[in-house]
Amino acid sequence: MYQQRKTVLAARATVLKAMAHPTRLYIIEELSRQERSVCDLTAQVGVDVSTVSKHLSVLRQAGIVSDDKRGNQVFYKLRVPCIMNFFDCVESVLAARSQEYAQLMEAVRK
Amino acid sequence: MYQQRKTVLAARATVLKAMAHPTRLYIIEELSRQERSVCDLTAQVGVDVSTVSKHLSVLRQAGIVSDDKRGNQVFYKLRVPCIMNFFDCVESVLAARSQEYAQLMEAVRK
DNA sequence: TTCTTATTTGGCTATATTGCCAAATAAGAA
DNA sequence: TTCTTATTTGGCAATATAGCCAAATAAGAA
Repeated sequence: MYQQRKTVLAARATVLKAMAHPTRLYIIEELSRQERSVCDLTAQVGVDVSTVSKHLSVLRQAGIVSDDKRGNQVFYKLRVPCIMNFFDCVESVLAARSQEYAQLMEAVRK
Repeated sequence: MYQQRKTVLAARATVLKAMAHPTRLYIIEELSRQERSVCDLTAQVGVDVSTVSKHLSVLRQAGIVSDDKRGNQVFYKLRVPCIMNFFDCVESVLAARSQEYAQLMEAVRK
């Protein structure tokens, strides 16, 4: 594997890794509907505000969200809406997985 | 955030997390072209065969690849080709990110 | 100014991940 | 059978991640 190829793959992995957390997926979905302040998101998610802030920092550094300070609040919005298109495919992975699981369970019963 | 919602998001995160590694992205791309044995992939990737085997295990458990044992070799193939569609979007995230970086650098120079 | 609210950052612990080596397992070949 | 090849598994050390609390910072309000 050549060095240049490695760099590209590492960059892609960073974006995927930034998405790969339940709370961050929740935030992404929420921001796909409308921009939100850290405070709003914290109330919805139900973890410490410092944790939400750090999750937002991960998403911002990955280039997935952008922030906009207005008054003493910071509003975040989804920068790349195409991300939402991916979930259909992810669901098909999950469907294939659970189908396999169901078949396995049926085989075990016999 | 309700419990059921959490479960769905955690399942999605598992799939994304399984993708979120340079070597595994390489494997996914390679398998999108043709099925490959562990041995083939190891030669291409250039890490220990046990490491490749563990990466494949992560992808299999996530439902992204499936395996097929023939003789003393195990062939892996991509189970969900729609995954490849996502990379265009990931590239757009990276493009936005590096554009921002370029603009920042320009601003610093002034 | 002081007080309040919103957000970020530092520090800590617990947990998860990565990648190697060595060993175990499996399938053929000799 | 023994030898070779292919793959997986267990164990370990190094590193990364997640979440909390406390403290720092920033913007308004009183």
